[in-house]
Amino acid sequence: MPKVRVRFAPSPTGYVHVGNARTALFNWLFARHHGGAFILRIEDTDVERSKEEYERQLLEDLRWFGLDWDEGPDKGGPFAPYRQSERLDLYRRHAMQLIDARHAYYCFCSPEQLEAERQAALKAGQQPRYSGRCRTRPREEAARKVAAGEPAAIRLQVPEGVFDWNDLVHGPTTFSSEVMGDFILVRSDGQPTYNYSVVIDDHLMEITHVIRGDDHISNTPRQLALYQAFGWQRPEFAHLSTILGPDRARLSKRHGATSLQNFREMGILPEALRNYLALLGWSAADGVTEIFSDQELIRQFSLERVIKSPAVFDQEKLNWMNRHYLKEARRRKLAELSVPFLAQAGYLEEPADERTLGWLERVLDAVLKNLDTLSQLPAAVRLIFEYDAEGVLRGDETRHVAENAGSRDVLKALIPKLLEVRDLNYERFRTIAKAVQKETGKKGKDLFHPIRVALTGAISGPELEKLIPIFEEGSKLPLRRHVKSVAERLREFAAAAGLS
RNA sequence: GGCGCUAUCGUCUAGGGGUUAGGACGUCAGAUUCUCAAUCUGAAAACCCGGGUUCGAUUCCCGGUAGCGCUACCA
Repeated sequence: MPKVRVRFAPSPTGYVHVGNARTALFNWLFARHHGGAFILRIEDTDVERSKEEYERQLLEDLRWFGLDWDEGPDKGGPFAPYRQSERLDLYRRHAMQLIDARHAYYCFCSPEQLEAERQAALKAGQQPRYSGRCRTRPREEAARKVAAGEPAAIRLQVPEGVFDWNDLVHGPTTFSSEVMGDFILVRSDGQPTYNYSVVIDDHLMEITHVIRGDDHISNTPRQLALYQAFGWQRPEFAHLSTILGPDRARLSKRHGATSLQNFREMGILPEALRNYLALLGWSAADGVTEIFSDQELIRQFSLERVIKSPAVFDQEKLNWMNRHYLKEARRRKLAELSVPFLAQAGYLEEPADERTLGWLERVLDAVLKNLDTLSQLPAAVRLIFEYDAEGVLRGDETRHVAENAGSRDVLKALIPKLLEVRDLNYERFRTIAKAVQKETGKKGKDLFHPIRVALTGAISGPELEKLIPIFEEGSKLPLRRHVKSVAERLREFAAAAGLS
């Protein structure tokens, strides 16, 4: 069996949809599983849709996603170029070859004329397909018209019959030639159409397996007709199901985050997205395992276990997956990833220095389990950076806790003791808390809840054990937004609450 | 309209002629904690409908329905 060669062939639209990302991922997994090659090819023949700066963005998104390719526009390869816009000559040459072999012909029908015919057929309740009018025109006449500069498209003469293939996901699939008519290969402006260029490229690049979205199923017979006309061996085909939104319509921007860039900005980890997407349409042989390293994914991946039915994208489950990888990730790496989010909230300078990064690791350790995504970080650390004693006394929930008599007793006993301490740490805090417990008779909730409120301004949050060192260390750091120490907080609180 | 694809808990899925139809997310309840989470334990929750084939269909076949796709000088 020849070496496996697969490709991912996106249009550079500046937006990599998760559906496409999954297609890329499956191609990549398949290639890596078989020790084959994964090729990136840019389909930029649709001038309207393609912009040059989008290509850079596309490569960057794919790299962020964690895929690497063996051949592509940025790194070249034995079948270069990998940009369709640079392969125009190839398409033209092969089209001429087809014309010479009488498998294709020039068509001079105007788009208006064709559209009118199409509408008429539709109105009559008939299958709209090209009449084949130009098919019978003598070659000499056609050549003359072309030479005279008349605009002409090139159409494939599709033979009558049946086109079928054994889809690696869907099984045997059949289409009749009746549904397609003689379709266009090269537009009158010289640009190749998708169904044409894809065949030329896949053949010339020696692609062995075409793995793509199932919206291409209906295109496959056209491409088969082309392979047949050229007498080329065709690749295997595998069609992946569509990803839907919660309303079962094709997932689109109106459903929320759908592009790699969206997920990146949300603070979804690429490894989480990879793992989640791998599970959309594929499952492991044991039917149970869901958390996979890339190595395991590569080892276990097979097209036989890819499912045919469409899948609804579930942001909740992605969030769960992301939480898992957030907890798993190295703290240092997360600290670095967090900086942009915190800088944007106005808390930190970017880039952050070493000490700040070290401190951030502690912060992350305290708040991570409350996060779905990194974009939720600013809200989670709000109580670290923004302390406002007046606000505590104003807030409905906090005021209730801070102002009752029991709380005031606790805080009255606690604050002077705490303010005396140098280099406060949790040990010392704990000792003092015990003393206060003895003195006031309050314990557990009655003891700690008022302290929490006075210290953080919130009725819930991370463990005080973690917060106290964070406050103390943070207060010594030159951050854009100063973090108040325990002493600063308590002094402010005492003043605001009239406790001193 | 024509052609095609698809159909197991709300969602992602495993399974497959006889199963207590398995797992995960989410939901709910309990345990734990200074709180919220996290964690652990438990619960509720599914074979689209109608015909066949069969001793027996959720599974195989046919039809229907629904959703999606293609039907372009878009990709």
